[in-house]
Amino acid sequence: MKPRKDTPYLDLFQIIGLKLKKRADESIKELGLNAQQGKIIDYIYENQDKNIIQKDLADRFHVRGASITNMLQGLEKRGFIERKIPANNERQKNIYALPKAVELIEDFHDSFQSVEDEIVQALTAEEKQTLKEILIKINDRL
Amino acid sequence: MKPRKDTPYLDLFQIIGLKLKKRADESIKELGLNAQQGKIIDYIYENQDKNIIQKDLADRFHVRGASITNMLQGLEKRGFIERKIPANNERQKNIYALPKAVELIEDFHDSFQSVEDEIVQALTAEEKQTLKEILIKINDRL
DNA sequence: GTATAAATGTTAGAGATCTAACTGTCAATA
DNA sequence: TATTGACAGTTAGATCTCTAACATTTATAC
Repeated sequence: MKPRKDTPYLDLFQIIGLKLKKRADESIKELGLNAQQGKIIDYIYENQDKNIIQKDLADRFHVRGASITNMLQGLEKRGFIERKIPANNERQKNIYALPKAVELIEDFHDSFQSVEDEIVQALTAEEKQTLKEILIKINDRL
Repeated sequence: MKPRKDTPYLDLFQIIGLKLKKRADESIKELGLNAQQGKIIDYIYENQDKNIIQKDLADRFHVRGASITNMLQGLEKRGFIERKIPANNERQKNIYALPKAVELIEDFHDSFQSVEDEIVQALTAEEKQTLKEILIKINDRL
């Protein structure tokens, strides 16, 4: 058998990422949103006093500006958020969570927390700590 | 400041997964394919003596059967693979890599290997080993 | 042996993300 | 201050994945 080139880390990250996305989507589905929408609404709610603009969301969630435009237009049409052009810069739009979204924040947290627990449930305290350090190191250098 | 519920593992896995997907897509783009297509062609090439069917691909890559249908139709139209209905079961289709795909296998390996190296480059041998064990444990239980 | 259920794959339509081209606004500079 | 370039966001069109409904073939049960 010839020495096969192998990419276990790439494969594991991709598969785990897919599984987590499906779990998170599933656990939030009953609220009529997907996991990405929930994460974004949560982030908007937590940061709306900081005059966040769409570009901040694109950076935080590692998606393109066009995707944020599309996503926020949907959330705005459905009454979860509003966008206001600030007085000092007409290029930008500040994002705010509306009551319909704020109502759901606690449910989002519960859903995401349950997925988070699934990830680490089989790990010892030491393994959890080590994993977090390594993931942060990888993320920082990627 | 109230105690915020936090999901560092979920967030890190999602962000790292996204970054890796983009790196892999980028490193394979010049071949006219995306990372997922490269991974699938590689898997087909390595396993075509085992009579793999579309369902096997759906299971291995954690996507729906409909997505595999769509993906393989594209690869077949472009001459990378062929699908043959086996004599013993007319429901199924066996998948084979064509020369146009086989030519690219080594390039795929190089591309994926370079992303793989990026993931672990900042880790010690011990950290790499620990990480792999933990990822496998998480993946098995997810 | 026939009826029913399971397995495999396809199609149609929806949703999310991307790239590339574009508009409008602000900043830098010559 | 007029021009040029950078910045923020939008649009159009492409690609990928999904769900749901469907067709066909094979397996199971009565």
